[in-house]
Amino acid sequence: MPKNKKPRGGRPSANFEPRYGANKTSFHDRHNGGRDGARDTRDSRDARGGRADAGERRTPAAGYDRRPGSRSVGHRGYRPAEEGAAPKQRWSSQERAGRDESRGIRNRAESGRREAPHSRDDRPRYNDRSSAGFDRPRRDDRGGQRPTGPGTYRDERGGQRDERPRRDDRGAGTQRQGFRDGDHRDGGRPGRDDRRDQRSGGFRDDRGGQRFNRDDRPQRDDRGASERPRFDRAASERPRFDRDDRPRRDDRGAGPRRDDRGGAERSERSYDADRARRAFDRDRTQRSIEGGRDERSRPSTGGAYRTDRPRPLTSDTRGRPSRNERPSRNDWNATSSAAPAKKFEPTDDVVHERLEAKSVAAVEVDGVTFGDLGLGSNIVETLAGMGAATPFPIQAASIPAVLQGRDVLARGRTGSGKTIAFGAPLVERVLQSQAGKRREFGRKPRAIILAPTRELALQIDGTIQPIARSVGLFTTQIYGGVPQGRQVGALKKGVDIVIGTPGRIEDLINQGKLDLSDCRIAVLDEADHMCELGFVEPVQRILRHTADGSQKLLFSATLDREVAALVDEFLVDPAVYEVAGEDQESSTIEHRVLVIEHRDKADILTSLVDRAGKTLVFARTRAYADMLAEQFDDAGIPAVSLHGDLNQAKRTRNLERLTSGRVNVLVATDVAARGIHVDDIDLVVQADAPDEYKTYLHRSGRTGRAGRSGRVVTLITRQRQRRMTELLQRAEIDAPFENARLNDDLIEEIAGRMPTASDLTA
DNA sequence: AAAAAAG
Repeated sequence: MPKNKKPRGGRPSANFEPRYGANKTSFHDRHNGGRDGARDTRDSRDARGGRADAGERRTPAAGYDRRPGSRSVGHRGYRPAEEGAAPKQRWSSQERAGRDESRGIRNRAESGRREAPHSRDDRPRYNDRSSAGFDRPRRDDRGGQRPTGPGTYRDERGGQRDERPRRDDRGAGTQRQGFRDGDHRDGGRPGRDDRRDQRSGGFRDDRGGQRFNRDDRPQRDDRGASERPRFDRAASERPRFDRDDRPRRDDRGAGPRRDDRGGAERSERSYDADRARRAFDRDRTQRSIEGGRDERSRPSTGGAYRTDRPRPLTSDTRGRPSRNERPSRNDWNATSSAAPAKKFEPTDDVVHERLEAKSVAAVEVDGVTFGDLGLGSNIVETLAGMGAATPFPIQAASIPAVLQGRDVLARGRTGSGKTIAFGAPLVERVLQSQAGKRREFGRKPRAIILAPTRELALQIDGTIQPIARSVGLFTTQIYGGVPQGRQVGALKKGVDIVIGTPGRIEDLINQGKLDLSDCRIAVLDEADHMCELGFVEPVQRILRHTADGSQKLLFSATLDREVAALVDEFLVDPAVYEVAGEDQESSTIEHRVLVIEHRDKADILTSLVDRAGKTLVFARTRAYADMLAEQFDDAGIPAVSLHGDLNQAKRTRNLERLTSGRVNVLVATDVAARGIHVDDIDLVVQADAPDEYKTYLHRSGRTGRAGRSGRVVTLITRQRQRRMTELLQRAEIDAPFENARLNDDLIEEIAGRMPTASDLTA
């Protein structure tokens, strides 16, 4: 659907699949052949880890001279299919050789379509069409996957049978072991394979990330209660250097101080909020009128009609970023916390109008344990095994509310423990809801978790699955880009918690293969993102399939009124939480903006990523991401890319290459902006500045984890300065703008090849 | 512009 952006054969993996029209459209073939060839260069290089043959393969034309089938149908030199016979056999042996390779296993996940019979028939032709050497690597991918298919199924059944009885044994304390255990036995369990693959690299780090969050903890503890931008600004008491002066926050963290602020702040904030809100309303009203709509006139409780809100709301936000985005952030805080603000709510649709937001400070949850919050001992022990010994603020706040069955909105910045905040109580709820019941074969899922990207879905499952397993519940991942067979198989056997992305989930619902009618809990991670244009509608449709009155949990680091549409339609008297003191000064991220000449950009980028640590580069488009990765590679800096033009196997693989350290540079689109956890990224480079402050916050949140220092560099041209300034304001980030030229020491310093200014002063 | 579904 919208996924296909390319004129033809737009699927991400199209270049690795036989052309359906191979014998029909010569133009098509030539066209794609060329383009894919370029991409393939990267891939095959990836596969072999060397650049040497990339050059050869880059000129597939060489192969055309000798290979009979290499010409497409319309070509004079085209020869029909029979000639594929010989190559086919030869290829098969290649395939046999290749499929034993372990990397074949890794790619099993995406093998589905390639296993289709007609695909096989096409293969020889396909092979011949391109130069032989060029194609082989892909073959291996494919070949490697095929044989695992049946085996997978067997494993799946076997594993499942094994699994069930054993679950009971897996009591407290053995979480780790049980997990690892399950890992192996469980290979065929849907998603398990994928996860195991991931686990070899990428997604272990994600759980590790959780552990790191633990390390983070002290910092958050240090933070005082709800700090408002306004307060911070006014607080000249806090000199700038205080930013690094963590301990100081200790002092002010404790009760009295916070309470003081609570009082004083509140009124101030409300006032701010009202102003902001009114501005917001004004804008929106205007817009509605402009748009010929009169939604504003609807009463605030107007439920059903609200569904079409997201569109105007979103476009409004986009249309007037500078007016709306920042205010909306404030609003979120403000509305939620300020009852007195009511008099300023003339009309209707303030999202959090009837919500009482609670700002949770770490000090409030000191000494509280997960057990205190109402989680069962198995879950508590599992969490401990994952490194989550005691709850983070956002967890302490939301877990009891979730267990009470309330709808919850929660905002906590990246790495603040949101996944466990909804995951652990969700598991507990599901467990309680079926207490005493037998886990039936083919039971319907009881809970669903939606994420905006596949990687994030995988990652969430990586956190939740061990928790679920510890109490004998099953999770499965439902996302696109991989054959659906295994996912459907899992659903047939019965899973308790579904984690996935909207597209495939809706697809399976429509196919009648996923029944959410018994789904009592629905979670939206990155909820604000899921409410953006193009996302929100599938999400709404999916949520409507869940059980009546199902509990809804909305989480995001940048939760704001963009979720209004969903809140209005789906949430009932939600509890709203945020974590206190999440401002730049409590962050370990250093932000800088380099103002450069456009002609220097490429070289500066190369210079920036030519460094020891892991670097994540964000590009605006897929093509540019690819280009940059190749550019870095050509410069001798191993780099891979991550974006939606890659098939899922490559997405996974390339991400894994970064996490495993096989490369130090990953160039990604915003697919990696949210939720992707890789340890040790100490530099985020924004080759293209983001358009939205939220994007900035999420991208930069990929670094500075674990209390380590992280650095974010954004490259802009002079023309962009103003926009960038505004964006940073909205993000509430202070960053120096520095002019930089190609061989400036500045770049050396940022890349870490020179001591930084702070190093010198230290 | 990106993301999210294709036997």
